[in-house]
Amino acid sequence: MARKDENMATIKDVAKLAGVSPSTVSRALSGKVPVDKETKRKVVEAVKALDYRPNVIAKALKEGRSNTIGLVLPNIRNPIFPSVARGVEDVARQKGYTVILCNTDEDREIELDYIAKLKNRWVDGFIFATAGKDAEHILDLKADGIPVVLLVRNIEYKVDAVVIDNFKAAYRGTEYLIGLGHRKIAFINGDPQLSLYKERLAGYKNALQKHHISIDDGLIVQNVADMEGAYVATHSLLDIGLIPDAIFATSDPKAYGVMGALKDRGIIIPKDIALMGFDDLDMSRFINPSLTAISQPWYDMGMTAMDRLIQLIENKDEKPRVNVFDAHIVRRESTEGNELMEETPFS
Amino acid sequence: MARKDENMATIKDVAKLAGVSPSTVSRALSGKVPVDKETKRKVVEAVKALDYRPNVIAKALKEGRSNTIGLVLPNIRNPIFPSVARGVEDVARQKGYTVILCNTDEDREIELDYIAKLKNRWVDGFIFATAGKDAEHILDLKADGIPVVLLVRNIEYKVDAVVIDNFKAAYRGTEYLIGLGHRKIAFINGDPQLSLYKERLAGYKNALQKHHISIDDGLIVQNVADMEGAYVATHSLLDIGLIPDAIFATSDPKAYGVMGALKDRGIIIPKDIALMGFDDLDMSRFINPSLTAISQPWYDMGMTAMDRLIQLIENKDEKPRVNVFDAHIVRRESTEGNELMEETPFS
DNA sequence: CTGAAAGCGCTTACAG
DNA sequence: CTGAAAGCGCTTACAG
Repeated sequence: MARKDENMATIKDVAKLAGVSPSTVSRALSGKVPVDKETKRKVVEAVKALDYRPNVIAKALKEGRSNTIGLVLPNIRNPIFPSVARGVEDVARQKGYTVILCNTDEDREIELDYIAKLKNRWVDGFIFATAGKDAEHILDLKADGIPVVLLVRNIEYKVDAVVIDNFKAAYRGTEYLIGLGHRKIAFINGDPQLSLYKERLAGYKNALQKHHISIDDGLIVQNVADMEGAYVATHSLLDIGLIPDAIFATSDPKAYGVMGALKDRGIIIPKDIALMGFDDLDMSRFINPSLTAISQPWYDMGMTAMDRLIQLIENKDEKPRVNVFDAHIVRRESTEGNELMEETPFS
Repeated sequence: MARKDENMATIKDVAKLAGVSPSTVSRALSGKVPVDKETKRKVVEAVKALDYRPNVIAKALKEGRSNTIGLVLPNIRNPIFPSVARGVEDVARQKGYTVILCNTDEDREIELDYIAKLKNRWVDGFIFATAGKDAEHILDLKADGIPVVLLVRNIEYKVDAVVIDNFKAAYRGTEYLIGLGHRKIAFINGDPQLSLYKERLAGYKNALQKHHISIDDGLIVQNVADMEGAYVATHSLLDIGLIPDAIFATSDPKAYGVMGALKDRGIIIPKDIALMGFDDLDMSRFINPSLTAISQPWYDMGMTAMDRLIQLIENKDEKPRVNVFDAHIVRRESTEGNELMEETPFS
């Protein structure tokens, strides 16, 4: 109760000072109901004098909604998620929503904890960037009538989603490497249970087949989680004597891990092995060599997901819709070499 | 009201099913008051049958606290902040708190918006990683009796804080570069209004003076915000013919931007110019050349800040305390070269 | 246009 | 150990 004693004015205090009833204060402030001009003036004045701010907790309890949404992310340390979060946040703030950001570390228990808590506090809806496998809990939420939008990762059920076509993106990336003359293309994949990695792997394989290149399972490394994992995986690959002429990593951080391992061995990118990432993080253009990568419009995807969630919150009976964004290849030195460096030596 | 109709059981429903009063349900669930064993069993059973979950909004309104804290970050895209946030979150979750993450983009208006909103919803306290200048609004919060802890960035007033000694860290970093034989050391600094950058600059200057190296203001670039800014700043520096023999960037992202610019010009790190960062992000060990940097224990600092905030929430009369963590130098190729590469060429 | 009353879903003195 | 009542700070039919 401590807080209350400390100069937190309530609607009653305002009413008293303005000489009207609490109901009138509420109405004057809501703007949704006609209120006498002079009455309103007095209320506004009292609000100022007392620095009154409506208690949003009480409002939420009464109204059954909180203007707050939950954004559930699998790993806030992967820089794509902060970018996505910014898109979500910017739209949210502009529309009067607050975002509770939940980082699950890919841990199912943590995710369920957050859901239990937020569902109880009447978050008005959820955005999940953690779907892709075992998504029963998400379907349950939706069945309970809680608005849900999936972001980045999709599931094959009927839930709103904002994604890219991962099959097509990986297909094109692989085809691009083939076009550069590469034939032994290693593929550093993520958790194959996540549909997004399933799709990327399928795109990779399909491109090889299309170009009559046989698929070498030894060149496909599954279940690599991050930079660190890719570093280890690349060393393992080279240890057993598998030397690809190109490596396609399914995220930029994984590509950085690959770079670290290749550097350890004095392997030059792209002269000895070409490297391609997936994400196009900000720093990928600055590193040496700069990294070729599939680029996804993270920020826009975040904005779109939030826009969509607001639609669902305000009009629950919308039909599910999957919004597919376009990904494209950003070509840089890690696949094409750096003429610049050869042409303008430092003097 | 929609949500309420949809199978959200209330404490009344549980009471009815268990054949007791709502008060008893509340007490049985709280565990803080003795309740008959058999009564408790019936309540627990009813809770299960109805999948009852207490409405935390109602609880918060009644109790005047929400078990929620606000974590205000200046820029979620700088990877140090996700690391810090993880530390905060992990402690919070373990202690039963929820974290509302607020990203301000260094924008004062956004920050004030968040504070107004969260203060009203009775966030139990705040952690700010945005202090360092114009911190009146933070002092106001504290004056209102709301627990506040500062993180990473400090102000010179009497507020709890978790930081490193920036003067000492920059001093040591500079001294390390001097020890390698460098004399023309450029310093890429952040916003000089932030005390943290003031301190780092002072540390740099102090180290030069100590070693009888004159300070060249042309080598000090102020107000560089990020990777992009450092890229531009480095090009400018070289354009006007100032060629340092080492560059000390006050963040790793800034160091990446410097790397990008040096690469453009064919300048080799560290042969032509040595480079040192500040942060030691995960990827700094994998890039080429790997980056020497000041390392700060981000995660631990986040944990400590949250621990401290909980103390303040639960016992408001604590005296302010500033917790200073230790930073150290991680030496890598960008200052010391890569013997490994020369010794084990790819074959 | 405005006031008095009821109620959102809890918790906790107050009695027993 | 347990129930009935009051109250947290709002909003909104219900009257006027």
